[in-house]
Amino acid sequence: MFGLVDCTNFYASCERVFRPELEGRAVVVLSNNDGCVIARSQEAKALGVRMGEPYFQVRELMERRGVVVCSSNYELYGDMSRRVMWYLQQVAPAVEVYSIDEAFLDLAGMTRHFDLASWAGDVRGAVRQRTGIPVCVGVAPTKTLAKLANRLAKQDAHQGAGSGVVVLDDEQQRREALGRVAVEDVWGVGGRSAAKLHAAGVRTAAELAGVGDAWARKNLGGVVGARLLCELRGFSCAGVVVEDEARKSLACTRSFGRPLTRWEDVAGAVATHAARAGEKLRRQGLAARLLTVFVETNRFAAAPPPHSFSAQLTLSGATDDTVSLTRAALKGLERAWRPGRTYVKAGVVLDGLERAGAAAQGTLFGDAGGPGPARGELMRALDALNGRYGSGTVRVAAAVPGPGKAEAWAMRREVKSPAFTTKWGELWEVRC
DNA sequence: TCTGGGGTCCTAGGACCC
DNA sequence: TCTGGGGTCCTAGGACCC
Repeated sequence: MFGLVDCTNFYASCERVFRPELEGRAVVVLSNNDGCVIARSQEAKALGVRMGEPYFQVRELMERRGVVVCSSNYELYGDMSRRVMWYLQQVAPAVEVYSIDEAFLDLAGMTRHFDLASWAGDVRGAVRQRTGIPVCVGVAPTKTLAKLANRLAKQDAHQGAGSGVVVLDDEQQRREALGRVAVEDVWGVGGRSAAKLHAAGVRTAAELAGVGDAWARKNLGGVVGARLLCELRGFSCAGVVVEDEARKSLACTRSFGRPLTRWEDVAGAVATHAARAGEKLRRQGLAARLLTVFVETNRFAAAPPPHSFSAQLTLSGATDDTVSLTRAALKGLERAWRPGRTYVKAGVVLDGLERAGAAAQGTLFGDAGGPGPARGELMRALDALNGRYGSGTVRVAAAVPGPGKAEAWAMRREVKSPAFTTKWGELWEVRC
């Protein structure tokens, strides 16, 4: 059996933990650059604020209705997520941290020793008590069905019914559950597939489970569709993946605070992303063999259509060195760069990840041009300084704007809450 | 004026290799 | 007249997830 624990309205709930006056009020959290709505409290959902909606389109409505608006504060959400996941790891045999607010639990063998419904209820209560974050739990024989059970648990909770836990452990429960879920709400069915399914007259998860295998293979992405059907029918096709060793790629990408046309500005952003990517690698003990740089023009503009340009480079051996990564990134940018365009976004993506230092396969001519051991020391010093005095305190020169200039690429964040749990200067204050 | 960021998996064509 | 089979690397894009 699999469990799926999902935090309710996670970012909005995080904001509430340290600002209890927000309890009962409509709260939304915005994406970077205060661009889109990416999280909503139940009250905000009830007002009709949609997920992913551009902020500038709903700003007025929200001001009128007294909605509390927060810029995203990933430092806070990341730390709250770690607390939730840590607790789950204490109580479940194996945990897959599926996203910042969700985890799959491997409950194999537990059926014999526990009543899963009451066990899941206890977990739910404990997470709430220890972290302040509300969660729902779905339990079922496959991951896809556990997701579906979780959705039902949430649905019931919103209607003031149920315990926040749904367990599907026999055939009849499975059938009933499938009948209650619309096909577009099944995990793995996106907009495109939903349209095809509707056109074919398939409305519910139950009907989807009954379509022919050949049809699914043809219309739902080949083997992906076939697996989806299996899982809905109760045959597990995917296990719990415990740790991050399986990570295949890592990216740092950002929209600019405003559109950019000058090479120096975009290069500054790319160098900044490369440095952040290096930090992420070192924190996770990884090194990369491939680096991709991309830049994008405004995809919402009427013309011209092509909006993304990229270049991929093979690094000389796997590296986690910021200087090497930055050099490669700027070389990639030279290749991807089309002059005369207006860019709104840039990113650095690292692939071919391996454990740093493991095997350390060099090139034919050795790593004469590559960084030596002293550079490892330099990176450790860099990380230590930035950890202590704030990120960006020490940077490669390419990531620093010219003297007296501001970072042209800096993002907008007008209404950010404090880093309540990770910065001494921003801790909660208690007045007596 | 203003439209996120970080992932996974799959497909496909061209260049090049043996 | 007739033109193999099996790879890698690169670029690009589609579809899905949170």
